[in-house]
Order: sequence, then C-alpha cells, then structure tokens
Amino acid sequence: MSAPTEHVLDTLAARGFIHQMSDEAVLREMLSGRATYYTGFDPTGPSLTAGHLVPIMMMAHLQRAGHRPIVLCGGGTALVGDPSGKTSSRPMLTRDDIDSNLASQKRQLMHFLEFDNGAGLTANNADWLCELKYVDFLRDIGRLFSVNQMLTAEIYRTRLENNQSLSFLEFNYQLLQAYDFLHLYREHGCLLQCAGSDQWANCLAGMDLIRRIEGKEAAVLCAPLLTTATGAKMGKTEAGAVWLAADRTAPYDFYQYWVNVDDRDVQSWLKLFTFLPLEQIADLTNVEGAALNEAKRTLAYEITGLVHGQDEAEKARDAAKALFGGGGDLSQVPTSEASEAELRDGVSLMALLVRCGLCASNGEAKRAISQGGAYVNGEPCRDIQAKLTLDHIEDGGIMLRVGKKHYHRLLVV
RNA sequence: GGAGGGGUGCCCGAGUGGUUAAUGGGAGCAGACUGUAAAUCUGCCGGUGGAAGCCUACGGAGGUUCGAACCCUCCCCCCUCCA
Repeated sequence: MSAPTEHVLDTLAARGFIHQMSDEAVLREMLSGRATYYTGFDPTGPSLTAGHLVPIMMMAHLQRAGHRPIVLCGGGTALVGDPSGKTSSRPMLTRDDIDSNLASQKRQLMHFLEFDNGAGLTANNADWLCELKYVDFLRDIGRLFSVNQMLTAEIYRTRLENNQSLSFLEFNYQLLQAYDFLHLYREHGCLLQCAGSDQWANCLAGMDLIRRIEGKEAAVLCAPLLTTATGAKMGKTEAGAVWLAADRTAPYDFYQYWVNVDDRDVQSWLKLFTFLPLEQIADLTNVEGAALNEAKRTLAYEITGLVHGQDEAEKARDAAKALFGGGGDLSQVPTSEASEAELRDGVSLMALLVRCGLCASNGEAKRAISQGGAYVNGEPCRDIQAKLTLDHIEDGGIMLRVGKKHYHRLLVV
C-alpha cells in the first residue's frame, strides 16, 4: 500500500497523470494545504466519452486528497469553439445544442465527485463570458495578450504553417479560457487548473493573467492525451466514440471495449482509470500472454463500475463470461425480440442481423454472411437467403453472432 | 477590393467529357492464425435488389452535350500574393 501521507502530486505522477506542470515547488506547496482546482469541459457533444475519464480521474484523486474541485461547464466557451487539437474549424454549435449537451454532461460529471457541503462546486462560464463588454474586455484583458506570443503556441503555429484556416473567433478562445481561470480565482480562490495537455497553452495564458492582474501565483497540471498502443485515439472504436452515456454505448459494449484493449495499454490504463493500489496492478500485469486477459477483465469491471455502477458492471461481466468463457448466464447478453408468429413464417437472417444492430445495412449483412462471418447458434451460415424459423430456437432464443465477438440474442416472445 | 490556386467517397488523395460507384493509401468489416490482444496473410468495403437493374455521390444552383466529377455561367467556402 502507498503510505497514507503520500503527497497527491506523487500519487498522480506514479499513476501516470502528469504530462507537464507548472513550477513543481509552487504546486507541491499549494497542494499541501487545501486547494481549490478546476477543470473545464466544453459541452461540444451530447455525452462525455472515455477520453474524458483522464481529467475526471485526476479530479477525483485530488478530491480524495482533500482538495476542492470546481467542475466548469463551458457553456460560454463552447459558443466559440476551441481550436486545440483540431486541424480545421469545428462546426458552430447552436445555443440549444450546447444547453442540452451541457445538461447531460453535467449530470454525468456529478457521479464522479462529491459536491455535498461545499466539497465541490460547479460553474458555467456562460454566466460571465456572455456578459462581457467587448471594448472593456479588450482594454482590460486583451491588452495583456501578445499576438506575437500567441502565434508561437503550437495550435496556432501549425494552423498557419499548414495553411489551414484559423478564424478570429477561434483565436479568441485562449483569452476566454484565461479569463475563466481569473474569474474562478476571484470568485472561489481557485489557483490550480487541471486539463489535458492540449490545453497547456490555454492554461498558461490563464496563469499569466492571474499573475499580471492579481499578482498571485497560479498553477497548472496537465494530463497526457492518450492514444492506444496502435496509435489510435483512446476511446474510439470502429463505431465511433466510446460514450459514457448508457443509451449511446451500452454497458456491455463499454465493458467489452476495455476487455479488448491492447496488451501494451493494460497496465497504464489500470493506473489511470481505476483506484486499485499500484501493487495490485503490478501483480495483475506482471504476467505474460493470455494471462493478461485477467487484468483486462479487472480493468473493464472496475471502469464499468465507476461509470455505470456495480450492478451494470456485474451484468456485463456475466454476459461476457457466458459468451466467451463458456457456461454462465446468458440472460445478460444484449437481446432483442422476435415474435413466434414471424418465426413460424421464417424470417430472413439478413434482415434480422440488420434489425438487431449487428450489421449496419443489408449490404453489410450480406457481406458478413457470404464471407462466413455470420453465425446462428454458433454455426456459420453462408446462405444469403437463409431464413430463421422456430426450429432454430434453443433455450428460448436464437443466438446470433457476426465475426468473432459481436453477439446478440434473439428472444422469442 | 484585385490577381492566382483549391473544394472528390469515413479520412488523405488521384482523376479532368463516355469503359468512373470513381486509381491508390489509411480506417473499417469478414476469414485464417491467436489469448475476446498485437503483428501477418486473404477477401470485402455507397444504398437497394437473388440478379439484371435502379437510386444516391465528386462544395451549391443552373446550362452545354447523345453523355459531365471533368466544359460554361452564377453563388458559397478555403488558401496564397497584393491592398
């Protein structure tokens, strides 16, 4: 076990959360007392994704160490759009989209931290950014920013070097984020910003602003931007993002995402996305080959529990066990229904594959079937014309599968 | 505002009057091999349809033509240089 007195900065470092930070001595001192820190989440999507878990877990560790988090919802900054990490402008979001995104993201974020009795705060930067007076803002804040310096920041520089458009709107994003930091310092004494490393320049801008206007030394902690061992963005699958919202990525699929991670990612992801002690993680991952699968199952179970609750984690685990481990309880496998009547007449396998979401189109279903990638009750079926009937029912349902690991159970009602 | 260059399928990127649903690469899917991993190899890879075919697609709208991603007109957007 880690010593209970371990400095949270050391905890974060040991678990891989720190990609870069401002002056360490200042940070260490700041985090020795009770500090207030914030992380901003721009509501640019309808749900948070697996990628957001890094800053979320960082926030959670800091809170466990006794510090006070501010979850900043970027209702104002989302109106502008952060160019960081983008090679082209984002589409402009409508206010309505932002409002509804913000509501659902906020609900999700509330799961991960404590807010009772002032243990944590939430804020929405639309509340102050939307009220800014343009000329006042330029005179008070804008004069402190050097365009020359801003242009040296990687995001702006690369846009310019690659002849990619950078609108004035996007160029202003940094000023707004810097102003957020200043505002949160003034309102709540917040002197620490935590973020993904793509926010580094924006964070520093806020730090500078606080120093120049308030004469206070603020600090910044940036987490790494994760990619998988194969270079893909963490939290992306063939089907798109891995969402935290259960109605977008079902808990079973969420669990499966983590079970299927690359061997090389298991250890670092266990450190980042679970609260398991490092010793236990070392034991789990200090093995070769197939034995690593146990570590992956632990990873999946733990994260699914954090995001969807322990019940869902157990269901997902049971379903996976039934499908991949042999035996076990099939009841938790994703299902859809088919009526006895339609099976009496016979239903096209192709249509069923599409209907249950295993295939996106008839063409895709046809491809899967003709290539021997479609299975009925475990038996490959290569007949495009195949129809499923009452004869296919086993244990009250029909097990469909596409490829090695996409299962779906058809319940007959 | 002026001059020039450009906008192609999920992404990058060829094509520049018919044989182009559109070369190539990446991503993705399936099969083999495996450990629900990686790497590799093979096949597939707009929609619909058993198929023939039909529909949709090369920034948008019109036009020329038997026929247009490709030619013409207008519009929108991006880049470069000049102001």
